[in-house]
Amino acid sequence: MTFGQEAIEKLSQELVGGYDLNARLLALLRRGPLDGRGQEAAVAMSQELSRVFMVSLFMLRPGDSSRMAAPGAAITEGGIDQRTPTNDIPICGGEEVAPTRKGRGNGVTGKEITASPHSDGYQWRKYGQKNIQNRKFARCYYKCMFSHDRGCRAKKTVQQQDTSSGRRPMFQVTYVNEHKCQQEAVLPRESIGGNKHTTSSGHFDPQRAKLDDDVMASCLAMVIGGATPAGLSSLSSPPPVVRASPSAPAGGRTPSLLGVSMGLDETTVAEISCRSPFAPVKAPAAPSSSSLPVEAINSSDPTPAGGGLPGSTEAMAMDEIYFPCGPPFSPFPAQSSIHSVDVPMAVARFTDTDSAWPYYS
DNA sequence: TTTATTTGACCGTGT
DNA sequence: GACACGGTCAAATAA
Repeated sequence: MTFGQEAIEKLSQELVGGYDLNARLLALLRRGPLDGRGQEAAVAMSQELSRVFMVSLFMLRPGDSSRMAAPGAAITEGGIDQRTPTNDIPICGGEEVAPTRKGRGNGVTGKEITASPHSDGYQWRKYGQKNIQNRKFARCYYKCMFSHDRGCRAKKTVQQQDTSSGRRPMFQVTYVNEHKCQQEAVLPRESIGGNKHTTSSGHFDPQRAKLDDDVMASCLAMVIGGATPAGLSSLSSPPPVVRASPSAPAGGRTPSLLGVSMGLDETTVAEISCRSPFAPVKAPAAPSSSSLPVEAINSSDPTPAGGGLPGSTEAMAMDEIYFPCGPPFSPFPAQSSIHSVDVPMAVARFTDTDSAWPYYS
């Protein structure tokens, strides 16, 4: 993928626009409690912000360079022109779910037909795959990521229905046992309203918003030109470091949230890494290394090469980053009542260690 | 070295 | 009791 000057300028325009939009949204939120019109405006801004991210991320995708020339053309109302999930996830499943022969069906808490079986807001670990009789595809078995740590017994099976003559195969997901791991507690459902600067009770948190604002400014500056944005000196966390070449953080497979949720090819995903306490963030492949301030990451060096602040061991205030994504990749169940905003969010959840990457289903 | 996925083997249940 | 089949385990493998 080659990035011409024109393409970079377009991307910069998008990102600058997004940054400006975020500043306006922040100002709006800082005024205090929002009335009806204020909420509408905030939601509209958030949606526009999501669109900006969507366009920017899409422009960074490799392949058709024409996207850079006309990124908007590739963006559909629901988000990025959706690839079939088959490009994003290991496909498994069958034509339809046959009634279980054995009496293990007890504990079934729900079933749903979905095009995005891996996006239900929970983290799952695959523990088995089985060819089912008279089924074209195998059935996949998942258990809650916290089945061991928290004794959560939640499981699910995913089976592709053989109505996949179309472009989007559908999957039947069967859930067994309720979650007891409190995953829902860490999922920022309030963020679906487009405002992640709020507490779990829905109140605006200025401190959190400030940090997010700074981080966004930092990321933007790094991507666009390496300049340190004004006010960044007060940033309590170091600026991000952009790696040009795709690589996974030390320690095994690195699940790619974007790869799963936005259809980004794993091999084309570069890594935007924030130094401790920020865990690495998967992001679309960066433009050529010559056009970006590429930093070598040296975990033993507490000072970022780009002049950032030493990594803090304090618990991070911002523990999530939200990526807009189209409905097929929404991590939230369709029946949820949280659809106050049209643009669903994929959520990358951070931990305070670089190595502990959550697998995001 | 760590961690998630794959996959063959094993187990439990229904017929 | 034998068999078939779905569900689960765990070693091997991959990243």
